[in-house]
Amino acid sequence: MYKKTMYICTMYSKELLKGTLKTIILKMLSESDSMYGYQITQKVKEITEGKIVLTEGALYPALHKLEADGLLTTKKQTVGNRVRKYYSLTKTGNSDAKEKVEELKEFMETLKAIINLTPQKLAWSI
Amino acid sequence: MYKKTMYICTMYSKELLKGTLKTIILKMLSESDSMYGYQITQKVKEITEGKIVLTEGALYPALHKLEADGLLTTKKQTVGNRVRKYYSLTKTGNSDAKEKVEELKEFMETLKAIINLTPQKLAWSI
DNA sequence: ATCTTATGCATAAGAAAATTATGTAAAAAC
DNA sequence: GTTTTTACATAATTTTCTTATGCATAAGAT
Repeated sequence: MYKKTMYICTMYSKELLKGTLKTIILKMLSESDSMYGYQITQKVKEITEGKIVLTEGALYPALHKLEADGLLTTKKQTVGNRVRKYYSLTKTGNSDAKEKVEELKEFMETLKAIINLTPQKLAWSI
Repeated sequence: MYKKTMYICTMYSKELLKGTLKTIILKMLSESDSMYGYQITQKVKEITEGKIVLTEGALYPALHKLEADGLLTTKKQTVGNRVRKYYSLTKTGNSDAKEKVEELKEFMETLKAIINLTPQKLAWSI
């Protein structure tokens, strides 16, 4: 019998995270030579002070997809008696990463236009 | 025979929009007495300069869900020969709207921590 | 010593939330 | 009079995640 520790405890309704996972992965990898899956979850958790916690069930399939799409390459490395799978960006992956991050920035700017809406601003057009 | 005009043309990969729809709806309604579905799509398009375009297939089910959950109430109004369905926030809906918007703001702040990451910052912990 | 937690990968079942497509119908614009 | 816009709605499908399951080694606690 085995026990699995809980790994979900973001302070946000997780819905918001949807659609941002791949961008997060690509950004993380674009700031490092290479990282392995578990390491990515830990770094993201650390950087966001525990506010964003990637789940394995989402992370690994996403990594596999990105690799299949040619954005990532892998290198296996044995540490002690265990195998780590290091991911790094391909050339395509690198430019895609920049694109996706830019897109996310712009999207966040656009969202602000709605979030910072006041009745006055809305009234102009009603 | 009828023809349906295309209504999808956001400048963003639509993925990013996922999870933000309800928050957007609630925010729009919190800045207005009441709005009807089509009006919401038009206002959002206008405010975001065409960058965010809500689709009917997503909007209406979301509105129905929010109503079923007690966040919205509806009033039907006949204009000419057609019926408009005006939505407005309930008391619960109002506080929920504030909550969701706050959550989105905080989430965006957290995302920034990742997006603005530099190799130096990441290196601290690698 | 042994039990638990942490590390490290992976995949499958199910849910949630969207896209896409379809449908109706009146009003306005051309 | 034909097309576009306004205005609703729902169903089929896809995408993307959560949740659960599974295996296995290493480290830390008791």
